[in-house]
Amino acid sequence: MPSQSPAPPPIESAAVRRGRPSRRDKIFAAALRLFRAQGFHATSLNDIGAAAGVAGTAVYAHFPTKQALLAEAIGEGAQRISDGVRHALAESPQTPSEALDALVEAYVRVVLDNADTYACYVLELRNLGSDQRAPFVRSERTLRTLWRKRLQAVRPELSEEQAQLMVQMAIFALLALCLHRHRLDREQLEALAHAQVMASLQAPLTSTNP
Amino acid sequence: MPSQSPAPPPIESAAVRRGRPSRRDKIFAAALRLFRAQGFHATSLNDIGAAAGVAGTAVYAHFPTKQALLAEAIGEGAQRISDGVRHALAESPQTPSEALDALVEAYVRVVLDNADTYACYVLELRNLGSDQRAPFVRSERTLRTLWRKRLQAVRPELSEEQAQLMVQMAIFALLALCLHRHRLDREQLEALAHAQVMASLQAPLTSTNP
DNA sequence: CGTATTTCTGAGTGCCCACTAAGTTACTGG
DNA sequence: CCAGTAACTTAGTGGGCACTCAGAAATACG
Repeated sequence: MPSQSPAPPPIESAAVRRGRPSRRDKIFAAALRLFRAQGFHATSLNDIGAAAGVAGTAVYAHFPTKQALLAEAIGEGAQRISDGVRHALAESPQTPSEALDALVEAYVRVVLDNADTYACYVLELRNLGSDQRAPFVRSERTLRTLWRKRLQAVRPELSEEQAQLMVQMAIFALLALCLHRHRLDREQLEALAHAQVMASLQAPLTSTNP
Repeated sequence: MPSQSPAPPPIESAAVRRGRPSRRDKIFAAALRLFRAQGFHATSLNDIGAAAGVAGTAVYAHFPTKQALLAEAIGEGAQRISDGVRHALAESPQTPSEALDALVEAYVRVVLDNADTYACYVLELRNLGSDQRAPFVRSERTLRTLWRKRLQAVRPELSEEQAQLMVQMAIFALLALCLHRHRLDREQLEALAHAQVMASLQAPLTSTNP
């Protein structure tokens, strides 16, 4: 095990020659698709290479390790979600309810635009070493806290634990869109997901609440 | 009790001696917990043995292969869900809305009672060979169809695809309860999950519907 | 107490994997 | 057209894995 933690970006820049859509992208896309479909450990480098039209070892011309592939995939997912949400935050809405709605709308759009990436981000994070995992875990917690704050602004009666759990359930509901095949067009999908998440977050807690 | 269709029970009966809570149960429980926490491929037989207090190879005195361990875990999950749902179906309710409510209530209770088992049932199914996977996939589809029928009985305006997707989202929302830690007591948990799932299934589809 | 059976152990065995090394092809710039 | 370099290939290498085997404990039973 090489364990190069404090090393500079190892290859990276050399592969991005003249802005051509290099084979690196093809390998990355193939890996992402396979990680989502089979899981990280069930996907070998030969699988990835074959799906990208090269030998398995050709991957090492672009990525130092298999984990680095996953790390980059997850990093891209985290980045896109962060960007999408930040964009939704920029246009400050009037009411708390509108703020929550804008957040959900942005989130749904990002998730649907990056289904494979998002599925890896949620399900395969545990396959990174704890050192590589840490920043993503932190950003994920930040994001969940943001959801929770906006939810509690709309519904002050919710305890922190209740709100937290409702957010997690909503986020996992969106995961279903990334894993299974469906025959709805994008417009319907977006509307349905948005409506269902909003409804779930507005669910009345009729029974025992302290 | 497991559902190996053409093969005779391989070991099984020898281990269940005099009704003692054998070490087999300890191994099975350890495996289930580790599969849920780390995933199937990231869990070695030595991990399982160590967690059960024996050497890794001792597992083979009770289970023929590692996959058989997973298959039994998934089979048990499928069985419990099936039982719970069938029980909810037995007491035929009056209105479609009550029928859906009873289904959700039963499902939530089973999921919370078998968190590890359910998480494996949903997430690790793909790690079985396609021959072993088939019956579970079929029973899962049957179950989802049941959900969908009851949902469509309450909301006839939904297309089959829409209802199917809403059910999948609801099922995945419940998965969140199995994977993350939470500090709510069982009563609150059950109420919150039930309320949120019901609300999500009743979400109005305001925008574009054909 | 002795024997048969079951359970467990520790030392293998072979396979598959991530990863390396060395040589070959493809491409670039001068 | 010819370096020089990046990309790719084939052939390894070491390690970890599921799984086997022979025998040692442990247990059941007469």
